[in-house]
Amino acid sequence: MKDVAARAGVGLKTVSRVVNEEAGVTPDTVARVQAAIEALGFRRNDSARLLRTRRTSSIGLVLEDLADPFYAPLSRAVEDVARAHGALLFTGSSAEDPRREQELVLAFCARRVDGLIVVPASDDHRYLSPEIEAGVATVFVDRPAGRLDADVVLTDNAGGVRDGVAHLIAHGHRRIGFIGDQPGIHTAAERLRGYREAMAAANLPVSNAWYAMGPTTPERVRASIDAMLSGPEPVTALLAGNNRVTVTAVRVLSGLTRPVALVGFDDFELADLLSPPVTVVAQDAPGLGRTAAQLLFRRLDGMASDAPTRTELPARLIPRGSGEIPPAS
Amino acid sequence: MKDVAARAGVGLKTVSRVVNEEAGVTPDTVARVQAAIEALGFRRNDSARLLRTRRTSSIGLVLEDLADPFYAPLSRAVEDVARAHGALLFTGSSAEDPRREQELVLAFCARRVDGLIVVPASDDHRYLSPEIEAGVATVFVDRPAGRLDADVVLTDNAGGVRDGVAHLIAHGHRRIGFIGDQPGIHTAAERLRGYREAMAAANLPVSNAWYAMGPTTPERVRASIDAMLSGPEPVTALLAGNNRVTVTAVRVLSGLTRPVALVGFDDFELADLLSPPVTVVAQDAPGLGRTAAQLLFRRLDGMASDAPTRTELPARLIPRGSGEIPPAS
DNA sequence: CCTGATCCTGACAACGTTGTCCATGTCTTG
DNA sequence: CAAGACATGGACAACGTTGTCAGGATCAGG
Repeated sequence: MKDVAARAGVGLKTVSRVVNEEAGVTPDTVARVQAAIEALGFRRNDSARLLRTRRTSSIGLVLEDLADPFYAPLSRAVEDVARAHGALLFTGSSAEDPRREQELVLAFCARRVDGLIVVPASDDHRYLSPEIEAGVATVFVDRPAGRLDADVVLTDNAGGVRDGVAHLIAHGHRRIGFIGDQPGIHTAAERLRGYREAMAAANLPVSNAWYAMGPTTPERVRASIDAMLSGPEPVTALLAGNNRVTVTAVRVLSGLTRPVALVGFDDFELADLLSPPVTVVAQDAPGLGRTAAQLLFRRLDGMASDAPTRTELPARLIPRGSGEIPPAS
Repeated sequence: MKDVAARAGVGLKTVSRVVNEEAGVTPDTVARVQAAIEALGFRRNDSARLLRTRRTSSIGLVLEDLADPFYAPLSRAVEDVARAHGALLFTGSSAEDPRREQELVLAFCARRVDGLIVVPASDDHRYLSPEIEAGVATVFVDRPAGRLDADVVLTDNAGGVRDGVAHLIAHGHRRIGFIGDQPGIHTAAERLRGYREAMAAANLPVSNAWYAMGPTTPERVRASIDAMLSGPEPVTALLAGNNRVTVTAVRVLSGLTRPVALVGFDDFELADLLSPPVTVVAQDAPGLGRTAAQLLFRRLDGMASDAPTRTELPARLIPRGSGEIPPAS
């Protein structure tokens, strides 16, 4: 910038003014400066600029896995909102590891992002308090923050599962299985709650053998399904607690001769082309991202100190067939 | 940092030393400084640090769409490599719009990222020359740079399609259709080339009605397929030029009574569970990302000035059944 | 021709770090 | 005990930008 000033024969500040398109510079001078900028291939150093202005125009997004088909559209929605507000996006995957989440969050804070959107992997976010007090707007999405009062945008997980289970009950099922993610994960616990509530609402007992929580590896899911289908009171229908469980469930069930009804949580591409087409409870992944990002920017634009809010987006049952299979007699 | 120094009763530089874990500070002093840091909730401002050191430890990734099932794993792979090198990742989607690509790239450069990984949306990257000369390592991935000699990591698109078409020919097909993306997109052009080459290698003529290039909207793809199947010389097999085309093709073909063989480009989840299971030519998306990122960091770690390289990763045919459907007589 | 208002422009400090260099104090060695 | 080596700490400038403020033209009105 110094070089540009020298070449254009003007002061440093005048160059700054031109670069920022501030008013109050003679067109003639502007032209001279522009020419110098062009000639020298000058590009403003935003790092320095942001050091001075104390706004980085960037936000950090921490989620579980950028490559997960559920989170990818969420990120994209966040990105779109960020772009509309002229902000760039740092992304990072926590891989469900609390330490990695914290590392990422703190690294983003050290870069002085204006705000954070976090899909929590840990259940204790008190480490974030100093940052939030220091002015980093923070919105949690998909799962609430642990031990911290902060904005959160969620799907109505329990409600979604209730609808799914009610759908199965409506088609005659009484022994319904639920296969969820690790019980420590908030969404997994909520979905289990929805399952219990729906069963209770229909006055159906729930055997301990009918629900299983744990890692969503194909092996574990397969084992859980096998167990549920082979016990003394085998289930006639399954509710798969998330997209990865659903995929494995579809695979396992397709290998059986006995038909088993299935409702999956989270929609997925081509679900309608499988046989039978897979009924799902769909979350609005882009909606979660968009809502969270919009809230974040509203915080940045002034409503910084209002009380934290909690937004819940509905889940939507999409009947396609696999939930309408009648119970095997 | 000033505050920390004051509270610990040491000089500014000593705090800096402690924060950076530099040698030459008494353990006693270190403890005092640590305590002050703790008490004040101090966190080093990386923006300032990086202004001084001229390394931002961050890289920028520009791709077409973060939410695309092909690019999501690619980003994740890039992220993993970046993390291993202690760098953070800026991401941005160009939405196939050259202007947006340029905006993102230049915004990243203004932030002084150490390096860039770009999936080109434009065919002219000369705007990047000054940046590259200024020291921004740049690797193009999935498609080569336009009018710029730079590192690039590609899939062997033509080879992959050749294998796919050969597979169809081996199963008796003679009239094979190809549905590709916009012809201006390098990968689309390469795949078309592979199609032509494979047909030529088998001494098969190619009718103009057998290949169609254009946007990958369901409407356009559907129309193209309809046309290919209804002309005077209807095709008996289709090669879908990318994942979105495949999805629509599966959908369209499943609605037909006449069986049509299909090979898709890009693998997708549950392809094996459709009926018939979908044969694909799979790209190694994580491999592309990993290779590009590793190359980028090798550039950053010294091999800055070596000649640009071109790496081509093989595509792999995964026969699942849909490619083995014999031609309808 | 003078005065004050208006408009441009540039000098300077500051943002929060780190690199350089020097001062001080302590230890080792002849 | 003197002198050099070494360990430790701090002052200062610099990174590249912007905010503040004051100085100098220019212009209109009296």
